[in-house]
Amino acid sequence: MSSVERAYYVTTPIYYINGNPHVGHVYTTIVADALARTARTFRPAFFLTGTDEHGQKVANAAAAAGMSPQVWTDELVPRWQELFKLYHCSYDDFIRTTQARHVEKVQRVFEQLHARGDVYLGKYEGWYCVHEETFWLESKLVDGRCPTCGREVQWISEDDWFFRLSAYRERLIEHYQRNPTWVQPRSVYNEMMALLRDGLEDLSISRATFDWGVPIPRHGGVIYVWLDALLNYITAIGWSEDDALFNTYWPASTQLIGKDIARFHAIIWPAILWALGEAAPDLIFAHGWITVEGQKMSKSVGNVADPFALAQRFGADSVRYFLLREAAFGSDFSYSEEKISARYTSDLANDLGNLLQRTLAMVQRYFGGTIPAAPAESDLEHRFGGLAVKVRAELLELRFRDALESIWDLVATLNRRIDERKPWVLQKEGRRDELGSLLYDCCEGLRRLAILLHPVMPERTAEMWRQLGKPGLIDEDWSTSFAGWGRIAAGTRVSPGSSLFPKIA
RNA sequence: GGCUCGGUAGCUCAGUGGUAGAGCAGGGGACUCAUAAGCCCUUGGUCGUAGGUUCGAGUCCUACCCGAGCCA
Repeated sequence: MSSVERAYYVTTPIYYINGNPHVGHVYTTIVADALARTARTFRPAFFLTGTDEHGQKVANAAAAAGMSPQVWTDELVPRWQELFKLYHCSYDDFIRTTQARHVEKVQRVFEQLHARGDVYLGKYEGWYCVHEETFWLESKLVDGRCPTCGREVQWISEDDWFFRLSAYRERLIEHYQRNPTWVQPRSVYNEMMALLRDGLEDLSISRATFDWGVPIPRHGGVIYVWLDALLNYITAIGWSEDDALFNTYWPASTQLIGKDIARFHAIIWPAILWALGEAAPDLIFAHGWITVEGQKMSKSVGNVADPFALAQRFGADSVRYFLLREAAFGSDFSYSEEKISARYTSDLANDLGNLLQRTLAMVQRYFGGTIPAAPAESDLEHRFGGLAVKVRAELLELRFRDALESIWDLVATLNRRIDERKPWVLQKEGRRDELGSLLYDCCEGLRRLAILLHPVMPERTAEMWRQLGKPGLIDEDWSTSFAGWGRIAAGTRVSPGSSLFPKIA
């Protein structure tokens, strides 16, 4: 666990605000938060999220509400920020594409690409779906409508600027071949490779029919919302402006996306970066969908889970735990309140919450509330000494389920140990040393659990920490936290409190 | 139509050539520090189907079926 590793930079997609946030948005943001919190335990880390506010869809929604687009987005953005706050997402920056710091750099990108010859003026004619912000070939339309959303399409004929995407095909293929894990999961990598093999067309990057976007310098029209949006990942960290900051964090360590936007991030995005003379990110990771009873969440079906209500019922940290524990990250998973409830009861209330409570109750009853002396040595040190290294690796590889299973091995071991050693018998027989050693080991184990679980459940582990008598800092460098068994001091006064995860009726 | 990923115990999944596994749920038991929690024991699978390769296949090959997705 050296501290010489490069700084860590994690991004979520910026969220398109044409409505209220749902569970899928908070899911991605929670994942990014867990990664950022893990990375911060041993190196500088930067966690970026934000909102994508340009485009005709937003302009239309604002008009329908009788507001200007800027006023409309200004009113919506706080709902997203509120939600992320509710779920304890510790982003370092929240970028909005309408902010001047972003807009001016997007224009600079355009001019730079133009000067370099990667952007040229051409004519675009074709069908366009406003809702999907996408051009369609006539052959792809279904009954004359958008094949994705089924809405009417418009015929557009305009002079557009194009990005010479096709010129980057060879380099992209080579990049994919040399970095076979840079796009994950594998199925998305394969799909991107198939697209590259089929060939690339240049990309229209301007729009002339509406004006809610970044104005193209010295010409009419606005920049295509997708180019505008992708650039947030570098404009937020001072591209072309603050080289020290930019070079510290770029290229990004992990860029999280939904699999629907893989093409933009895994093909267009690296090409744009290369055209700017910048490196492609280390990892693009596309996560799966959260489905309800196997069906995609959708407003029309009426099965959209409200993340505010979920936090209300189970607690934000419990929902975080569930989302990270339930499925392998990257694959779809079926969500239901019954499943959250089952995880909550069995893993959080019965295993973890009860372990803390029974341990502290015995420290209270048998030792007057102060942690007894540590044993000369503990077999637990041998068995769990390497757990932090393992868990960190699993977390940073986005194997959240594996990481939580590894951590639960310690939870189960402590529960088993209490039953096997029978502290109530030790007390009755006056075997105080054995009793003290046992309870000490449980407290030390709980200290470690609080630290290891902190990236996943920042608020509940802080409460654990308080009840354990705050034995140091919960979020300090793990190389310090896990340096040897026994970092919790004998004599520490515990503060048993209410149940960490009370049973939910 | 082409391609990708998946189809293993009721549920969620692990298992990438060598005697079928885990957690949860279900059943039984001993205990009491604890949120009637925890602990111990336990029921349960012809590994989607049919062929093939191999001394030996959940694991490799072929075809097909089902589900999800990408491209046309």
